[in-house]
Amino acid sequence: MSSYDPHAIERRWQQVWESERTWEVANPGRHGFEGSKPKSYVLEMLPYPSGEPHMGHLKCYSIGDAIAHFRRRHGFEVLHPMGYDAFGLPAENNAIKTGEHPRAATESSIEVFRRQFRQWGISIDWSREISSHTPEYYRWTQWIFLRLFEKGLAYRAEAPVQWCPVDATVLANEQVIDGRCERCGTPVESRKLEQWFFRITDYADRLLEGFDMLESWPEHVLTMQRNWIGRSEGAEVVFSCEQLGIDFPVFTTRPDTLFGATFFVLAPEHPEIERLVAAADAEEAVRDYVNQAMRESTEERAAEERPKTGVALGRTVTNPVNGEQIPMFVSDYVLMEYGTGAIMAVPAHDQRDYEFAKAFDLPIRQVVEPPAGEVPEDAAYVEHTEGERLVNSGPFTGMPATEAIREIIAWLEREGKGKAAVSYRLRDWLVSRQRYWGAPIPIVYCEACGMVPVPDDQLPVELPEIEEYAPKGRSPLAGAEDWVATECPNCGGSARRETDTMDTFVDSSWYFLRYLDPRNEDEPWDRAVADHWMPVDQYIGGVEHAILHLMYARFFVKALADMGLLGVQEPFVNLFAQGMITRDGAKMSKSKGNVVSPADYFERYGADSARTYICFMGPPEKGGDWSDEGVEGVHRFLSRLWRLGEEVAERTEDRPRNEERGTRNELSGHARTLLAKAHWAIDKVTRDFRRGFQFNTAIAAVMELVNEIYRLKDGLYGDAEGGPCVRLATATAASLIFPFAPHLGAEVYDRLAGERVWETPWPEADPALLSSETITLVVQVNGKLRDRIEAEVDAPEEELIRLARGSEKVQRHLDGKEVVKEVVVPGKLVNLVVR
RNA sequence: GCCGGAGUGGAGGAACGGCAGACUCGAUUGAUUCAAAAUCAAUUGCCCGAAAGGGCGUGUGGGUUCGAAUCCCACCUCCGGCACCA
Repeated sequence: MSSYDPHAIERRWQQVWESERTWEVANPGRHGFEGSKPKSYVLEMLPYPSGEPHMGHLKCYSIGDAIAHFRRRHGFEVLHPMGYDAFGLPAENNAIKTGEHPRAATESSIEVFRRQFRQWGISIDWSREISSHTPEYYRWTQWIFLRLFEKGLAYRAEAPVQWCPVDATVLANEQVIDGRCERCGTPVESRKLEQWFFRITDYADRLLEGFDMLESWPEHVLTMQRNWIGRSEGAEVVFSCEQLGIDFPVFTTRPDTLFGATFFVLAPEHPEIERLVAAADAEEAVRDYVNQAMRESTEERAAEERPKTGVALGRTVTNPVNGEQIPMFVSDYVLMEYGTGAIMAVPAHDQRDYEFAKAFDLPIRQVVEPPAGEVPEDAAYVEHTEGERLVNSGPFTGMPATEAIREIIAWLEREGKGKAAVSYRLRDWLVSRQRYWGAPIPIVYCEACGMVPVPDDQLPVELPEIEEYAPKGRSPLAGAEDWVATECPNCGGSARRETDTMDTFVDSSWYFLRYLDPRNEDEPWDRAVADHWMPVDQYIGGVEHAILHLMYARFFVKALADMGLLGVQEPFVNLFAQGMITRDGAKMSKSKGNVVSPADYFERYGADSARTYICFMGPPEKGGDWSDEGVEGVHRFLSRLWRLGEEVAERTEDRPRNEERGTRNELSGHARTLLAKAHWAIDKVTRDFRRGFQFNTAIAAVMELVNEIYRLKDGLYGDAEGGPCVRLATATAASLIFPFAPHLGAEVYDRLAGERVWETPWPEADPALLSSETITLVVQVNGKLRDRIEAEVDAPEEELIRLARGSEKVQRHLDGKEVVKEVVVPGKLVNLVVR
């Protein structure tokens, strides 16, 4: 007997799909798509092409493909495209090391990805393939940049930025992990530079409100985004330094503690420090302190358990609520990036202020009293609970704290000394990079006209060819003199190009829109086409993008919608975040030497086995440890199904015909048992898909079905009604495994049913076969299982109790005791409570 | 510190108020084979027992319930995110 040959089978079906362009879908109103089917946009996060695909890619695309197949067979027109996020640092660092052009390295990697995706049999509409490094694509990235620029959402500003000394580039806040560069691990430094920003903070509230428009996002992703945005409500209160005539607004979430402010602290970067200490006694000491703070790395400054340091400025400000003069300090525990870079310090009710007050021997004045009157020793009282009342707070003394917050804000507003305010942790998105391998920022600087956007009809601003990729504190593009020197689009005078490129997150913030209309040369997408396909119905990707990519893409979509370019407010209504694949319990990495690549397994077992295994390992949203034995087990199962298909094709004559489907209920014995199992599996797999893609249990159900067929088949082959049942059950197993193992599913289904499984509707479970005439009645005594009894499905309660009491095993436990209660769960269980 | 998530056999996991351990791996045994691989069949939570059967079992302690892995409270451990954010 021949054996399961995945390579031959997979090649064969891949050729069919390739030559018939099975997975391509047309846009409405163009080439004959009538729009009769509802649409479904199934999208996996696009890969960053570096080297070859890894297990995380396999998992992501296996999950997405299963969903795409499931939806197609439910009558949806499924858009399932693929592309490459091709700009970025790894290709450029490789270029610096080897001299190989980043384009060459990237494109050869894309070739590997493309080939493997085909070998995996992922059902992709290849006619829509895109890559972010092509001028055809980044032309529109630049075009969107210009639209944001026009709306004031892209701006240039000098700002303290996080600088990676090794990569010699600026990093976004999001790319700094524990004070270190996300890519190379070097401690990040603070520098002041002119940089480009996107004004994402304008959208902070809408990014929060947008959560309500989503259907299904993992709770932890929403929480992470919410925390990242970090919205705090409170008040802005103005403290004045009358001596010098400077106003210092501060942000506080606790205006109820204003009477407890006993000193005032500025961040070392605060722009007014110079003026405050000029020619004063403290000048030297303050300058030393500020310089040292600036030199220290972000990591050092944020170190835990760091004692509070600072220097008195020798100046005071006035507390607006009580007119007190309170001393000013500079300290590095105040951050310039949050709030106003200045704080009112309330040591009695803020732990940091408390520590500072202790270190500098400053007064600590309690102004809020807990309901029980207990205040912690050696710490600030920071609770914020019901029943708190104000003390030592002038006219507000005795007022409940929650009410005091409102009243004090109202008072401040009346007096013109403050107002209700909201502050965010979120900062504007720093998008410029002093690197080569990215989309050039389409701006020129003209001596006469200043900053001038490149006109749309001159896009794309193509990336020039250069010799030296290594950044030296400025963009490598600055070395391309011929390219930098240009003409001002405005006045025709001499001008110089912006030499920074865009963060790659910009490229990936809109790619899902370009898939919709990838060959459009007049605009990034046709609005009507976008209206048809958007939003993405199901997005799939790793949790590592839970904050950055998803938030940036949401911001883009909202901004584009505001410009009238899109009709949706949220790009991804459903998100599935897959867990990470590990090996021997650890993240796979070259340095650990525990990397296994999908390609190794296709050699040995074929794509179907690897894909099915990765979906079977455990719930897909959780991580999983890759096990060679595990793949083998799944491979055994698929082989078993294939052999079954061969045997059934030979030993049964008929294809399951439609008329047989009407006769199921007259079936009896094993034939009915088998068919019932098939319908149980249909029901189970379908429910598991709907219940958050519980693929592990769905695949287990198909395994159970196959096991049942093996158990019963030999007794049914000779039988006039049994044979077709075996055939039908086996074809059903093939049909149900198809979303995970598409080649094998197609092969076995074709062999048994003579049809293309992807063209047949998803099977429906027959309710008549899901229920049976008898049930297994579980009998408990005092909640403990004592017996199982076969009973009629519709037996009345009294009958069930009679059966339960009649059981010999049950009797033994009732002996000499009194039954005080009988609990009956119809169709399931009887519990006898005895004493 | 704050915010999430999770603790179940030798392993991955299933069940998510009603039969704990589906399915898979691993292990053991048998059939087949000259032999091995592959395949097929059987056993496999722990303890007592020859068996029938019984007892104990879902991180720990308590609670709710006729009944709890599942719900509630407290605690322990692990994983992830954020963290001097005023």
